[in-house]
Amino acid sequence: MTLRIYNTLTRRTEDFQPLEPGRVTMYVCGPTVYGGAHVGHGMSSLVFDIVRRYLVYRGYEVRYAMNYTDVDDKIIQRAKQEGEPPLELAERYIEEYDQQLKALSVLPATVYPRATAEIPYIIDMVARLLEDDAAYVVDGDVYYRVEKDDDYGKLSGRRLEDMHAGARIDVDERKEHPMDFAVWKAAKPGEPAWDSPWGPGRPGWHIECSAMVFHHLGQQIDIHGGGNDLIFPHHENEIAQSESLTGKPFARYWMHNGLMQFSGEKMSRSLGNLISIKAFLEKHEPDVLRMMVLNSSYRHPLTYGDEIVEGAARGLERLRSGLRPALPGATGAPKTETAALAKLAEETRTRFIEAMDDDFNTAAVLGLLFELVRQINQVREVGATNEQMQGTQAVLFELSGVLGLRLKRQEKNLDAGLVLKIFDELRKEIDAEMSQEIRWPTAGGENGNTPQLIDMLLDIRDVLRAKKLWKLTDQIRDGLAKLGVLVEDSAGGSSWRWE
RNA sequence: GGCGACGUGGCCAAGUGGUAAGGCAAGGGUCUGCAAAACCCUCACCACGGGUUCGAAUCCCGUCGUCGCCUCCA
Repeated sequence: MTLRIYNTLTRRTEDFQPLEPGRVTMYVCGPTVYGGAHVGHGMSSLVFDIVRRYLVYRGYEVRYAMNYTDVDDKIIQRAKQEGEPPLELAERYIEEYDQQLKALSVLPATVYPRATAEIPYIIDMVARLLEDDAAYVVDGDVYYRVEKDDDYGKLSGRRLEDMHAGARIDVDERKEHPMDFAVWKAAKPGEPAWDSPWGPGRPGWHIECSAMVFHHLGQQIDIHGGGNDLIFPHHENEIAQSESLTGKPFARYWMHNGLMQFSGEKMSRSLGNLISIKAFLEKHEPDVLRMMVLNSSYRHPLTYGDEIVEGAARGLERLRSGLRPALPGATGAPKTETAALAKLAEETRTRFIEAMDDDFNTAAVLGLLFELVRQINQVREVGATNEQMQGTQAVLFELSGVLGLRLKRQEKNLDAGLVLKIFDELRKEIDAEMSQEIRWPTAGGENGNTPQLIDMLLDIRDVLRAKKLWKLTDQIRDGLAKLGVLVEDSAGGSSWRWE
């Protein structure tokens, strides 16, 4: 079986074959850091995180670079407004994005190059483009000459003539062709600038990516990714300038994710219709966004909305239900049931790989995992023990992990004092006689251990339940619910989990 | 105007020639003091109109609609 990837360059799904067997080089365009990131950026990072994780799962050694564009017009403009040095502003947002990626459990890239750290390489490339006559200098700017490139437009499927006709922007008369793009921009007074043979300036947007790829990954890479809004002109231009220099195909597989839609159009900072990652994470746990991404296909647009977020959150909860322990008092499920379960687990692993190999069909994969969850829960219902379920649960956990889902609920740091308050309230309501039957927390004993205190509270609750003292029973459950602890009763006893 | 993607049940969505996975929501049931969870059951003539085929959500043509790119953008 081979992994198959849809390649924007050929518009076909192709067998994946890296340049070097067993090793993959992968470059993804990261954000321009002139402001906070929104969930669309998160989506893109998640898509390629999933790709990367799966490649690793399939045994590849992956060298992964994600860049930060830390100098450009928007950063300069924003910095001026805020009265902050542009590079400091960029640095601030890079740190913020790093944090957010970590929160979203995006694995760290092998390298995080940034434009400003690549200036010597960029200058060298511009110089070589000029030598080759592939670029020309005008007033300190350097432009790439698109007409010199006979296959310009091959990625986006455009012809220069067509674009000429539809050019919407004012044409810069100094350029030989309207589509010529800057590889070096002369600095205006007060702008960040680096010395170059053409005068002080900074890199054009596209050249930095080529330089970073060459420098960190090599002249040819296996996978180049980004949002599909980057196909033209950004990636087209990267190809043009890179291949002019090397004469070799720049990237073998071009992968583009669909864009996040919000309020009927794409979410973007320039349109201002965005949900920031920060705002999202204040309301939802990180894996909810990952679930949204997994439930759709990465190449298609993903619409952001309350109902969809809610659905993703519930789905995540459902996956977790498969990992729950045996019911209290479980005595074992019939062999036929557990044998069928073990068989399904193995089939699921096989089908998981088939689906992921098919251009990362994560939505189909989720379907497989939900099916597995249902079967696990089924055997649990008929009394399976932890031993009987653990093999299958391990498969569920493993495959979810390949998708980057953690499933294990995060332990909360709940102040033990808040739990002790519930004990205090109970004491007031329970008479001396009954109090004898109850084990109360002792000072210096369990006091600091919140989970242990909750367990004790449930023990007390069991005593109360046996006596059918529902008011007190519910008081405990409600009290814990307010602290984010969910109590669930079943025939064999009660259990609790973090909400 | 040019290039491209898409239109599957209330919502998300898989499926690209053999009579529709899965999740959420909804309704019914089991369990249960109540609640929650879990389990079981129910819920689609695949935008529309033609065509090809023994057979189409899946291929072809047309219509309508939505979105992206052509300007900075994940």
